[in-house]
Amino acid sequence: MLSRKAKYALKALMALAAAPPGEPVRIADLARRERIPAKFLELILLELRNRGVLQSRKGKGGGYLLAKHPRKINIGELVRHFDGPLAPVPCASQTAYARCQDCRDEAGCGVRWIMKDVRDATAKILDRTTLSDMMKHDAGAGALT
Amino acid sequence: MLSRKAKYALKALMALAAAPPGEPVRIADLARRERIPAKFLELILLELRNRGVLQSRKGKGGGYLLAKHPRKINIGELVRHFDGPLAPVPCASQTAYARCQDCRDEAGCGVRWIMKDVRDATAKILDRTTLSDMMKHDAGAGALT
DNA sequence: ACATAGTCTATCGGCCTAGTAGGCTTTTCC
DNA sequence: GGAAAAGCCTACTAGGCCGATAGACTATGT
Repeated sequence: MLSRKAKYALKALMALAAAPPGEPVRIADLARRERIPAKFLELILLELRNRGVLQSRKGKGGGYLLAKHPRKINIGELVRHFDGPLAPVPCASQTAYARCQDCRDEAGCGVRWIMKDVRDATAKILDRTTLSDMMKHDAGAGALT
Repeated sequence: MLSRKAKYALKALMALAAAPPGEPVRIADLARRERIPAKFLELILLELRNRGVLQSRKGKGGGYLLAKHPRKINIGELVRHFDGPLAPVPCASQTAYARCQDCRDEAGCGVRWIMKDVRDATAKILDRTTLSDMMKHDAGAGALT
């Protein structure tokens, strides 16, 4: 399940990418437009900024801007940041492998086998999709320009 | 993330499928072999029985048995039963669709678009895999016979 | 009758998610 | 220089769910 935080982040990023380039967008405006609790969104944008995805400007006329081109912003990376590894089971994760403590023979584990398939399929999709790709299928982001 | 409950269920089912046919396996034995808390496993097996996946026999010499052939036991169905819909977002679910309350234009939602892809890929894998398939990749289930 | 083994309901602690509060810092503009 | 605007940051909390446990009840075989 995608957390609300991750979902809000994706929506906010699309809105930011659709905004006139170079012009910061205020948290309050973004929150209203995307129907996200403002204070919660604040936290999310802060995380994105500390990750290097966003830039910010303080004071009057300030707000948030993308720090990279939408084509350079990867969805898989974002989802992992907010929701952790994609794999349904830690022993099937590529980026955050962890042994199952109750598992004897990991190499011969049927559950791991199928969950590795699921993780690979998910990763294939999310790691190959960028913010730019996602916007092409979003009416809100397109309509904003 | 796959819940422990679902994982335990899959492991228990593999063990049951690998046991001599017609001979019930006791909860306690299954729990010991698969390293699952016995009382917790009890709950899981009960659910599987009420779902029609398992059969049970009470009293001495009792225990659990598969109610169907492993080839007729579908992994997707099991995962959904324990962990709910496969889709990362309710509006992308096929079997348990639910509208997002904060979403205006669902058809033109970028998040939904990509998550539908993820859901389809996951469903394709899990719905086409049976207990029998999974066992082929499990050393424990094979070694038990 | 007694032991065995599944059935069922209730409960609990801990953690995580979603969200809130409030004070601090930086920047702009008059 | 000071007020207002806006982001920065830490702390906190309510609620829900997950993993697990307890214990009493029921059916079955010998």
